Amino acid sequence: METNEHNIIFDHAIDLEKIAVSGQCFRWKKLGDGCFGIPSAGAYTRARQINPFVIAITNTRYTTYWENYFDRAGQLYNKALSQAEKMDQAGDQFIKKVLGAAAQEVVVLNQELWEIMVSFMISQNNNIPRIKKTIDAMCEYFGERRTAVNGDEYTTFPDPEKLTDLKALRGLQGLGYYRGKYIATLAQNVVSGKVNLIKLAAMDYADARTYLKSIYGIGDKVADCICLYGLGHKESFPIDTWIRKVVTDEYGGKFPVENYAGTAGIVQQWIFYYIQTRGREHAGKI
DNA sequence: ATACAGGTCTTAA
DNA sequence: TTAAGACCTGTA
Repeated sequence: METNEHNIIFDHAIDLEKIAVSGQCFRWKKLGDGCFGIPSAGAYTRARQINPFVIAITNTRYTTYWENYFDRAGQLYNKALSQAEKMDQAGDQFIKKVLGAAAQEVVVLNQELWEIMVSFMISQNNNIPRIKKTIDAMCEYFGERRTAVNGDEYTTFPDPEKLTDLKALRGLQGLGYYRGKYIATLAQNVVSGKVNLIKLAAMDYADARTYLKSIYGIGDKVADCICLYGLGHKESFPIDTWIRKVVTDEYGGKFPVENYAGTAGIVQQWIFYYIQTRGREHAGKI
């Protein structure tokens, strides 16, 4: 069933297919015809690519929400690209390959803080297929089933109140005992007010990172992911096992974040997309 | 069977 | 401050 659509227009090229496999959104569903079903917290839209600068969404009631979700007004992409091109011209062979794959068509989405916190707690010491399966099971069991205006069925991401029961969480496919413990504890602390997400959202990157790391189950990597994907701190540069290998093999152990002032997280996302799709040989894998 | 996944915690030097 | 081990579990 087709309803009307709203176009979101970017000032730089983007690619929904690339965003979908860039490892930041675990709940996107490919629906065919280049169309994606996209839940976010309790909201939902379809999105499809019109041309490199334009996507169309079906949720025409909350266009402002979705324009922010896709970081439409983000001012850092052209800056990040020129910084990367400068490194390319200076002889950085790895970033040359990343740009050669047009990885700069990946944007860093602005996703819901609570959903990102739980999702990236689940991501630790885990693999992407299982992360997706576990999050889907979590939404199915603890979230709500809804029908979007265009007729699509989707599930909402469960509120903190729903995730306080460790015994119930233990029933989820592949969550694992220690991740379940982290989530139940965090959910309890959010409900009681001991962890304050409003305050967290108002902090700058350094303070947010410190606050997050004080939470049981959140270390350097997950804290940086939450900063980047859930709080919009584009200077955050999460270092996971894949990025670590790139940094070791291609950059002699230290990534030159100083050459990507304010944009390191965006470049990290481009690199991660590149590794996930065709660059694993550079990270020691096929 | 053993190793690995978008790591973090605990404990010990 | 850094280093080694343990840790839930599905997949290859």
